Amino acid sequence: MSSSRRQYPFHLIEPKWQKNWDEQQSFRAFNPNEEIPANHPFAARHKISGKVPAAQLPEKFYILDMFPYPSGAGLHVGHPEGYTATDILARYKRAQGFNVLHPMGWDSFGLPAEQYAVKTGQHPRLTTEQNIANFTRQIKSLGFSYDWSRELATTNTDYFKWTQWIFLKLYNSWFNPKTNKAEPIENLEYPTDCKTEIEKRNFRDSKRLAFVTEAPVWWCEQLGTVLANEEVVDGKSEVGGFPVVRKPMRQWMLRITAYAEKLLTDLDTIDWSDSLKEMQRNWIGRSEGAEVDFQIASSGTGVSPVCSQSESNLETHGRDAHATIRVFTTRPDTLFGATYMVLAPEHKLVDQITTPEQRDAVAKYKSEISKKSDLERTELAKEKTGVFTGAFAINPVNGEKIPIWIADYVLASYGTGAIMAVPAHDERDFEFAKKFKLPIKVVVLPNENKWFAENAPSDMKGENSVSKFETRYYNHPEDFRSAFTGEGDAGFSKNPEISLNGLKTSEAKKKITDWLESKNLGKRTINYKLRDWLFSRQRYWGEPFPIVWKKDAAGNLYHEALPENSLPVLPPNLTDYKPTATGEPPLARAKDWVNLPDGSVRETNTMPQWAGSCWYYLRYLDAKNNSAFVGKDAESYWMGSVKSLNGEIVTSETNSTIQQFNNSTKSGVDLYVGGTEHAVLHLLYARFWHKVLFDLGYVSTPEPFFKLVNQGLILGEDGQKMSKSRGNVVNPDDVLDEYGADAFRLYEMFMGPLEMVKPWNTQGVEGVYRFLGRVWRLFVDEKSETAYEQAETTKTQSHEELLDLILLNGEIMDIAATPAQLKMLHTCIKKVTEDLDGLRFNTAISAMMVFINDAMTWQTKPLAAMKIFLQLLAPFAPHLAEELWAKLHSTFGQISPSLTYAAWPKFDPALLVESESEIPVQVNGKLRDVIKVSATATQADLETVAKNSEKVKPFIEGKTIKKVIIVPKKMVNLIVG
RNA sequence: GCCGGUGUGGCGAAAUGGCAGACGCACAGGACUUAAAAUCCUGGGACCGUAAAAAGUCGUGUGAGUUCGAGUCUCACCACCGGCACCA
Repeated sequence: MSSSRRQYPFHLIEPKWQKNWDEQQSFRAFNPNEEIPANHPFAARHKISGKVPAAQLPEKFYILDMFPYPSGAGLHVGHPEGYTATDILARYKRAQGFNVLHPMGWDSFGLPAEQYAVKTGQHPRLTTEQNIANFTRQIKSLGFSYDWSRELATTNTDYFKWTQWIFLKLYNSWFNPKTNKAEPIENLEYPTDCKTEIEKRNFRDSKRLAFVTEAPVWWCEQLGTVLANEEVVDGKSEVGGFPVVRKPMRQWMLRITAYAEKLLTDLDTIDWSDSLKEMQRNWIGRSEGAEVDFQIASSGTGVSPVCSQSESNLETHGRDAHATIRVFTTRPDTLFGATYMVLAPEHKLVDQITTPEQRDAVAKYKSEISKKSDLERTELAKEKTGVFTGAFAINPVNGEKIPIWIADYVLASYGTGAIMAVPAHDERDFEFAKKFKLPIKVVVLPNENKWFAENAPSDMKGENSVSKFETRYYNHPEDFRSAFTGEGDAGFSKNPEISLNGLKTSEAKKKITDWLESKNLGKRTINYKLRDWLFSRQRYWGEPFPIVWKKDAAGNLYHEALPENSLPVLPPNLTDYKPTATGEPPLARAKDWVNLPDGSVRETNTMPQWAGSCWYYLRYLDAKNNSAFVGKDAESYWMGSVKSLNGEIVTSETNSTIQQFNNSTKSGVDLYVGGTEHAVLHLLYARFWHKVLFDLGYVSTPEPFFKLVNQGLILGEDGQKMSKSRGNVVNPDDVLDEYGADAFRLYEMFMGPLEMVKPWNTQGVEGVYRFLGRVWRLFVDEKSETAYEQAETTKTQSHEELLDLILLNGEIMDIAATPAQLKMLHTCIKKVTEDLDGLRFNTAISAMMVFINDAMTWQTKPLAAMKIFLQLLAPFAPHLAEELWAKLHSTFGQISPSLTYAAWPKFDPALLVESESEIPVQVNGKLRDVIKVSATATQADLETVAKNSEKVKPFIEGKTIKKVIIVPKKMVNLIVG
């Protein structure tokens, strides 16, 4: 407890109103056709009750927080930042007349509970439940207006039943490139050479959106599980920072790559920050280019087919696949400059093309590479390494024989795992060619001097002839500092059939690609950095897969989905949560669970934590539905696009970032607030699942989150990120004890713009706390407060009784406000309203402070003005506002008993008009005076008054006035010579 | 290296191209108090002035530019934060 005196009895007020809201179910959001009790304030506000269809409900507003992982450490001050912002808007939108959906739940599968279980044997569910209870207590103590009736946890069986159900939809779907969407697997057309049931099954399994593959994956020894690409950061696990290694394993994958293009282009239809969209764009990593086939020149090595239809969605270009290496390039215009090829060390043709003389060297290189961690492989400024295979390829445009190398700077997992090297026009190839003395052939010339000036060899300093530079660059490109990778004019690029010479890069790209396609040597291709999503984990505390494994007559293992009526698939009870001695996932310990009576065997992997968070925003819409993951009516009402506003709803046409976008595209969650750390994990995965569900007809919008805002990180008082080791962590419980929830909420919003990074400052909390104290003292009677304080020390009365001892300030009277008071009030209404629309909470709070500072000086406080002020304050400091509102109600009677549903005040522009205004007068742009003129003053009046100002005169006397600039109601500027 | 963001008092920050620093913190002085805390009032960009004022000059990371006028627009830099990074 603070040594200083409490500003106001928030310790009584806050629990009182939290209890009241809970009992009244004040923040229940009503679904279409759900019974709305006649005595609910929502019913009274909208004059509806009973079962109301969607068309007769008020317009919806779905405002969502990223649900937290309930960690053992409890809430940190960063959580309430986003939660407060959404809560303020939820309350504001409710007051405006929207049907507001504002839910909260728990992303409760997670590693810490499992690790605790491994260590202690305590079931992770128990740990999770304890943590949820603590988080619930903390979040409820902040007075957020969540509809708790929709609370969910991803670990609840009636939740993950539907996570498993969606997995079955993914499993039983494929992406049809012809319709460009996911379709049921039953619609799959089989190629003519798929005849037997086994062939068909293999083909089908290779097309599913959830599929099994044996591929190199990130294995984390310390965590005992594989991880997705997105969970690996700088060669370490994102959780814990443990090393990860590439390891081939049989794993479940989700075919997110099929949605790469949609995930990219649909970013244009949603209102997210540029930086976030850019992160997703970069992660998806689209590049346009061409695939080109290079024939292998060396003979004698039997090369087997590269493609089999079931594994690859690439088609052969119509040439003999037996003797070609396919490369991907974004610069087909530089094909004439390709002087060697490079394969990734893991490329499957490496062993087959390597000549006997080079076999040892290649084997040695490959083994060195395989031992390196990924961190070492991607080290910055690392020297290029590589080995010649002894084999050669034929450059298809000029027939030149070029050597084939292997090097780890070519990645097996991107493109075709092989490149044509054009050292003159690619920085990496340039470095490699210089190191291994490979030829560098210039085929693009820079068409401006700048590049030459920056990269020319030192002995050419002072030269200024472009042609000399060009000659030197062509003959000795290795003398230049770097490769020319920009766009320019093609040169030295012709064969008897085609010439690119003189063409701009973009034209040359098009011409050569057309030619390659016409000759069946290559084709246009788009590549993405995005990889399929590794979807299995070797863990206990996750959703089990609804999958069993069987053996066919030939002894081949294959997988099969369990029927929907077998859901949920519950995890078995274990006493030991470690992986088995043979490295199998912990679920494999439960032999009775794994082995089914019919001889089939359960999948023992579990889903990653991201699974549950991919669709929780849909479950909120209809959280108790037992027969569907979400009901149709609820889904289309809450996620549907905007409908025309009903008359009561006040929206600011200007400055509303929420309404910037075309209403026809506005759909899904209206506002989603959370941290930026989920930019390429949760937010990409959820969009992917949503698009699959959309394609399959289960949801009505292509995107889940229309507007998304990232709250900025809160740093410690020392300006460093908060951490235990620094000892600068601020515990929300302590802040609440000392200043109360309202002050805490207000401070988090007053610190600065929501999206900015900002340091915590406890004295700043004191500041807003004092402001709330001033509000309190403005409304209550000082003497009665003294009486209450004395009564409190005796501790014989209940909290409610104690609060009732405090009376309303006698200066508050039901009288008309003066014009000045009205102007003050309406300025405040306007500012708060517009700032809420623009999510500018900090300046909205300052506007209220300005109002209060002024109202403190009023002799009498007009009831109507004080009432409206409380409405403005309510979204920010709801407990205090409700308490004071109730006092107004008990004294004056005619006030609506429900502040939550009282209609948001409108400002009257007529009251803001100034009768007299102060106009700055400048001479040559410098401020010399401020003149007072009436609002009706003409421009000529303004000029006369300005010129006659005593302060202005010395600056214009004896000079000619060349020009007079008058901005009506703004300023006067006299230009003198 | 590439992409995105941010640079304004001692600090957090405000400013449709039009009086830079609203609001808050910290600080200083005063009132109340035996005293302190709390509260209330007053003052705070820098420089130069002055007994105190008033004038005046400079000032939004740096340098140019557009404009009657730039924190705001344009160009080129610098610094910090975040993301990506041998993706052909």
